[in-house]
Amino acid sequence: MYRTKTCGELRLNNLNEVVTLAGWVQKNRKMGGMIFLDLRDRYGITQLVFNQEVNADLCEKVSKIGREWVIQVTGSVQERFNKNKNIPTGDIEINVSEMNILNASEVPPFTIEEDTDGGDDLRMKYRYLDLRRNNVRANLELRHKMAFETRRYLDERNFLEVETPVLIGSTPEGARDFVVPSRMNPGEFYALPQSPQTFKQLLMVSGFDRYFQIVKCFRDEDLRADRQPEFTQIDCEMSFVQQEDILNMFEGLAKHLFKKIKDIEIDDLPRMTYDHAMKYYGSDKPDIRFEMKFVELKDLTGGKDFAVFDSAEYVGAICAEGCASYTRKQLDELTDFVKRPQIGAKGLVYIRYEADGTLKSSIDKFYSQEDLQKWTERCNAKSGDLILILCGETEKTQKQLCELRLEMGSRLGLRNKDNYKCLWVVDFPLLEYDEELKRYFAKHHPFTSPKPEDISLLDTNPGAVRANAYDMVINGVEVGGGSIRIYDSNLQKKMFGILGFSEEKAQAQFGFLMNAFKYGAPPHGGLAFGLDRFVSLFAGLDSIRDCIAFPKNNSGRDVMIDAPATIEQEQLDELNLIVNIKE
RNA sequence: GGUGUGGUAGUUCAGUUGGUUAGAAUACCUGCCUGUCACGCAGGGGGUCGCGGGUUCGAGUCCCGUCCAUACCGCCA
Repeated sequence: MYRTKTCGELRLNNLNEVVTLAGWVQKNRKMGGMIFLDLRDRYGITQLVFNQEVNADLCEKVSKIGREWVIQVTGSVQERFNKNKNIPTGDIEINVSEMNILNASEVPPFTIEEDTDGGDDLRMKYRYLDLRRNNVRANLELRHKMAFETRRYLDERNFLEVETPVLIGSTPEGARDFVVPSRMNPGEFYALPQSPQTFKQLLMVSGFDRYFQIVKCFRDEDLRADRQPEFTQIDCEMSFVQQEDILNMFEGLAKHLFKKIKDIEIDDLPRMTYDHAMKYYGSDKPDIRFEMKFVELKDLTGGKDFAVFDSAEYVGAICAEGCASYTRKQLDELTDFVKRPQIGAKGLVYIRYEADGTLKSSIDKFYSQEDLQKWTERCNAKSGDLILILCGETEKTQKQLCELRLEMGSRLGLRNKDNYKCLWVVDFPLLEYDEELKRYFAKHHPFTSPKPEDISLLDTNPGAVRANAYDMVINGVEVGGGSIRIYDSNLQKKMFGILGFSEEKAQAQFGFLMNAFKYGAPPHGGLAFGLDRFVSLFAGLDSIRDCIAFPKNNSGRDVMIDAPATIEQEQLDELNLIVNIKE
């Protein structure tokens, strides 16, 4: 047996026990005739003590040991002279009588500490060392617990975890597919699933009733802090349900996770329509930890010769409480913020509601105090507040105002990571019109069902049709989403038609699904949570990379194993592939 | 594909108006130290200033190109 105890469990009540520990050397403190050595494993750190007077040979051996060597020690548990209140094992130490060096270690390229001196780059290259650090390991432990509690919750409710294939066929809709050449079928390719969507629907046709799977999904798109090319979904589907049943079931899962993992009781999730979210927050994933809702001012701004507002389709404001004291410099910063190309506003208009009740704005030339008074009333502003106004084309401006709102929320400290506010956004539009390609695309996916009362609009005004689709949003992060599916093969056929699929193409791509629907498909629906996002939200992380054991970098590379990489000509030949890199 | 930021010691960073031998902290090595726990003290080694080109008497510093990293936009049903 390599060890009888871990490095995290010994306490005063173990006094005088003879124990064997194994682990990594965190630090070696030589005090002349004494050596203190911190031994680390997954569970904690235990101090080892060696005394020259007791065993000089051992001390000689220990003095040569460096950071991250793997050793095994046997000794007795003793109470410390000087206790360390910072660690759980700080009351005791091991008086070592025997030591084995199990493996030496080179000096690691960065320190294995919570506040490491290593940058992201280096830590990713040596991820196996990075994972030794407490905080990174804690993130993976959290991930495990969340996956485990998810399985427990769903299992208790009769959900079956069923594995679906990873080598499937490519589909043109949605994100770009990762493809895998088939050796046995020259010139043909598998695709990796962007989600197990069609398979889980087929499982419903098969009568599985309640399915889930914690499953890797793949999308070949550019990465972000919250987007990896391979990511994990908690994928779920249920039969004989309506939207409310699904919302309640998975609201329950969210509550279960908050309670079990963070011991937080969260309120019932409010439901907000997509239209409402866009109108008041400019986003389909509003951060409702703070109000600062949009106020439309267009009808109050006209006829005063201010061409910028007069020519704008939309004039919208937010009211930042207590910010009337913002300096010129701060206002300039905000103006620069909204004018950044990523946001793209032309400018920013402000009104300060001064302490004496007067209104000071950047457009005093055009508007009287009475005019501005009407605006501030509509904004529910009080003295000391600052009103920020953007204008332009409606959708664009709402998006810009959304960014400004989030920025102000951050500046005002209203986006505390430990404050969780969840909601459902419902009634998404079914379709989105692509101006360039002059056709409709499914906003969610092509299997999403329209709201029954909107079905008649499919022929007359497809863009106005609302879907039985919903997203769960926590603190402005879309953690999950789903829909009630189409289960009628004729309606599905019609949907493909609207999406511009020819009969043949629909048959070729999704014939199996439409055929299946002919054999008694139950009404069904489901959703999928992004596990990575959920975990990073719980851990308060800015990037999902920190809760993934071996993530890809910004260019989709694994810098540790150096993938992707070229392959041997032999391999290419076997796969009937010719590489043709364009200039 | 685009925009911003960054690339200097093992590591994290500083480096002024272009000017002497490129610094600090930490890590590492050596010695001292019997109660440390961010141990302490003394000493030491360690640099292709991402790469290529240009301007200049002189470039870490200025210019052009390029590569890499990163955040965001496009993209992500």
